[in-house]
Amino acid sequence: MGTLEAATIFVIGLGICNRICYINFMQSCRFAFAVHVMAVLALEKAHCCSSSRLAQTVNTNPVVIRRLLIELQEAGLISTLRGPRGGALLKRKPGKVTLREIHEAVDQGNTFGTHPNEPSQGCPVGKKIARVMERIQDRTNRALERELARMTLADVLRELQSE
Amino acid sequence: MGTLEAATIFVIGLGICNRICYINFMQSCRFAFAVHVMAVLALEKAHCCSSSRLAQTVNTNPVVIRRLLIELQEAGLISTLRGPRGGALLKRKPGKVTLREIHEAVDQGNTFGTHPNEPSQGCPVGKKIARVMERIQDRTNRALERELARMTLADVLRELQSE
DNA sequence: ATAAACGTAACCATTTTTGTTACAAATCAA
DNA sequence: TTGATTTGTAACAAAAATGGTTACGTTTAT
Repeated sequence: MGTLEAATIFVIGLGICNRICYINFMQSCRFAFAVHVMAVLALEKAHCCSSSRLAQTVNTNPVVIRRLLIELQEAGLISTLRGPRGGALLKRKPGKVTLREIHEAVDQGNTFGTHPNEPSQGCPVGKKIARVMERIQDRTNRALERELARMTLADVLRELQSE
Repeated sequence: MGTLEAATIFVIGLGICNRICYINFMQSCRFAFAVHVMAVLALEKAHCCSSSRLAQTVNTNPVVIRRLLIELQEAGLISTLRGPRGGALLKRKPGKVTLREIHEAVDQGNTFGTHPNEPSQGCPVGKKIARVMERIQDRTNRALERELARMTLADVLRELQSE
């Protein structure tokens, strides 16, 4: 009896433990996927690259890639072709694509979340905190964008080849 | 024998979980909650503020606040007192607390997530993309921290009063 | 005509996150 | 010392977010 309980707890403990190992990787990986995809397309140059091939190198499902491709397309970074020999193509030279553009294409870009429920309007802080946080958010979002704008896809390719 | 080992692993698992679970995650409102709480404590000055009162103005549960208070405490930003008339107290003047410190206390601060599954090691991009993304991550994280370090709790109070 | 590829909807499983209840430990005051 | 108050913490509920999967219609090159 005592042994059974111990075993049960152990399983729960392991479950939590597994989550810990994943926690560091479990934010949205859309930006990482997008940079990866754009880098592959840049190396392919004029050749179309299908969602299946992209999915293989990223190690995910083709539909996940296709969803990403739609957003990169809407941002004007790539174009896609249907039919046999179809796939995705870079629209600009790698030196003309900033990581900021890739980020904006696939990620909403807020650096932190805000109050899910309206704070107490009776408290002087609660009444006005939302507007203050909004201003902080604007500043941090812009800082992130500035830094991403300083890097291009060409820099990524250079680093990929230099190691 | 097997049971003993199981119990040991369980304890380790839980210990790790409690630390990481409370310190991680990105699109959460923990930073907004923490700034809110710190602003209320700053206005209260020498008066202890209980988790219940803080929970009311933030509009959440006292336990959510207490979990936050533990991290702010570990970061050296506040101290707490148990018992009647207990609660939380700011340890420094608002002008000496940067938003970067609050952010670091409560949020791990990764600006984006990375590949959840290992990319194909057969592809020149898949093989090296992780290290490249790591460097990009470092740069964007630092950019975020720099911007947050330029704002203090005193600035937040000023904005709260100026509107 | 056929096969290959995208576009898209629907759904599942897992993870993440806040919120909630409950209770032990600490502490103050009468 | 006793009782009330508050933190600290475990456990779990509920919902949201996310990636992954299957399926199928549409487009297009050969």
